Amino acid sequence: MAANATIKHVAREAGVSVATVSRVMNESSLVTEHTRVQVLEVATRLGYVPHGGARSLITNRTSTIGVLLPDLYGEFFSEVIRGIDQTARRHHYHVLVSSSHADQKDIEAVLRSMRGRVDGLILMVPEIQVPPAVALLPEDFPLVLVNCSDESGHHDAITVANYDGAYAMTMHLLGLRHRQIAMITGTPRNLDAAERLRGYRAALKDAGISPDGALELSGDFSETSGFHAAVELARRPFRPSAVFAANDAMAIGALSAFRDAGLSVPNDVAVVGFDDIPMARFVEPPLSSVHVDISALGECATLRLLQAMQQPEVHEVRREIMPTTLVVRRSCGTQ
Amino acid sequence: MAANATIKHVAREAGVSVATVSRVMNESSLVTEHTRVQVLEVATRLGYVPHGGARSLITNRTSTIGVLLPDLYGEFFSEVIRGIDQTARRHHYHVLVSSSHADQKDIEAVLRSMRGRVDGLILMVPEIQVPPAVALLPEDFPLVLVNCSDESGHHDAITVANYDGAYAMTMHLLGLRHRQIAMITGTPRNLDAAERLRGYRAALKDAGISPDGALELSGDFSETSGFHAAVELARRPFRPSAVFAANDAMAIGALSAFRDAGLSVPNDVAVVGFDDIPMARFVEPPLSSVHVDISALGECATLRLLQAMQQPEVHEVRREIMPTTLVVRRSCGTQ
DNA sequence: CCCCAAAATGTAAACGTTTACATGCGCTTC
DNA sequence: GAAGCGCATGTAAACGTTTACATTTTGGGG
Repeated sequence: MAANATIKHVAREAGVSVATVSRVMNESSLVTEHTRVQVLEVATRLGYVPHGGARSLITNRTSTIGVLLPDLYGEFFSEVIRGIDQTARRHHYHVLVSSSHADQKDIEAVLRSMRGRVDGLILMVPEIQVPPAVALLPEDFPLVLVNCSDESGHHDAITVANYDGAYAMTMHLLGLRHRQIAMITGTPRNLDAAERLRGYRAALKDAGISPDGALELSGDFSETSGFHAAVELARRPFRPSAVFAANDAMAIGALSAFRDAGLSVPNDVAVVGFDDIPMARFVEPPLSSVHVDISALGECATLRLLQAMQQPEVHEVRREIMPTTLVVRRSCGTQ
Repeated sequence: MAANATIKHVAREAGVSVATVSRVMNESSLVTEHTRVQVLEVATRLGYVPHGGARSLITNRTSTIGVLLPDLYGEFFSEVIRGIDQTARRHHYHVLVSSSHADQKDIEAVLRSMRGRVDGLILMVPEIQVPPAVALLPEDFPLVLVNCSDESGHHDAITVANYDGAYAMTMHLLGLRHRQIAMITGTPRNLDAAERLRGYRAALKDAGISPDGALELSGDFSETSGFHAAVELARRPFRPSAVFAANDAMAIGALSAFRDAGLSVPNDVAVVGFDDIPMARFVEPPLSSVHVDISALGECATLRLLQAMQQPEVHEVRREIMPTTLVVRRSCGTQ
């Protein structure tokens, strides 16, 4: 268990009342400097640490924010947590995480068990639709959705500019005279995947190129799925001249497959990715990608949540979009 | 704030006493099936969720484990959290995380603020020495150290078999007739880095090769540092025939640098890494590495902590070591 | 039909805080 | 020197649970 010494012990030992100890611990109001150091000395000596539960019981705040993360491997996860944690700590909040949810039932269970333990929630559920479980929360429960499509507009939301990024990247490829551009998509029900695909399609359409289902291969964001998709492409008699993978991991898998097939990137086929993970610049050839500032995403979400929690009257629900930037390296060649 | 309805509201509405509601919520003892469904119905209708703080106040347990993580980028982080979270959830525990600590003061502050909020702690501080802040914890506070050298043997600890893994990998290179083997080390004060270096040195020594300081280049686990170290090696008139990077990220940086220098891997120089991140098999050439099951590390740490918390009488302090396996791919060539 | 044990439920104290309010004390001010 | 005021501190209620113990209800055997 946590601490043994309670505020009463400290009070008795220091010869003051519990109220005074409480005041000292909260660095609040007027306490004589003399009493203050006295109490602090006793507190440290006894190893006193306030009981978070008791505190939250009376103040009605837990100083904790909950974070629900998808079952996602890779660097994305750690980066976003980093952003969240740093921001939360700066504002003296704790972070209760829960990752890897198999299904809706799972999410619901976690949501239930987190309520009563957190003051607000960051939900990272890159699903096409808002999980029904959200409806179980009280109307005014502070909540920020990350990378989740909320058509209702009822909740705060932050998303990456997936559409814009994919559009820009596709346009860049078109500018390099590519006309047969394949896309390796992400998991079907994943919002990021869907938006990136939409951006890709829109760019093709705007360039007057009619869509070709055969050029859209399904992947699942893993290196392996990118590899397999590229193997399949390499086999075709009429190969596309460029391949746009919905994330860098798949792009790197694709690079590997094309190399195995004896194809040169970017001469025989251009390859680009999305996310711009640190490794992107170190593969061969260095990978062109769409840069996303993931840790800023976490920070941004946390700041919005903090505002919703601390100044609900001033806070207004809105959707925010994190911009992306095009990073051109060698893997897509030059004109 | 969390929930609005309290146990009293539910009790009144259901026409029973708070004790009965409590019993129903805890799925405990004898309650008539009829009352049970009655109470549950009211609870759901009112959106009642027990107040975690109040509960922890009386039960003296928080059902939460704290996790302190280093300021670490990359996949390691997310994998270990995944292992921890999954295991904790399976045992109905929550996970309070805190990452990215700049220094000892920082760790101390986090430790303080976590006490009174968690029932036990997993400390991942890959430092050579146990952080002094640990001394502030009560003697019997459940604690598991991960990748932290605890010479005192006072605490539970789990470490990766860094020494063995590095020894085995170096031996493998020696078996391939390499005699000039360079190592790109990790951050100086990092325990993993130190142990891997030690394993490398021991293998050389056992092979009758005298140590050569010029073959030990310092890195910091980042792709970039591996790149720079390899650039420096490529420039030398007498190049080593093999390079052992203390992690895969640096190995991949090194691959990139050697390629830029016009050197062929593994023909001109062999390159190997450590960790076996998913990407290792997709770089060119596929990277030989020392495989570590990171998520198992998290699971293992959590299980030990849970035992220390739940059965302190049976639990005995000990050090555990996660084995590694050698994964040979093309980057180190063959005999 | 009564009695008793067992089962179901109720009562109330306790957990460790915070905080509104009460108290006491030392100063200033007349 | 009394009155009044402000500051430092103390007192006690309240927060939402759990649980030991008390009480009521149930059901079965005589």
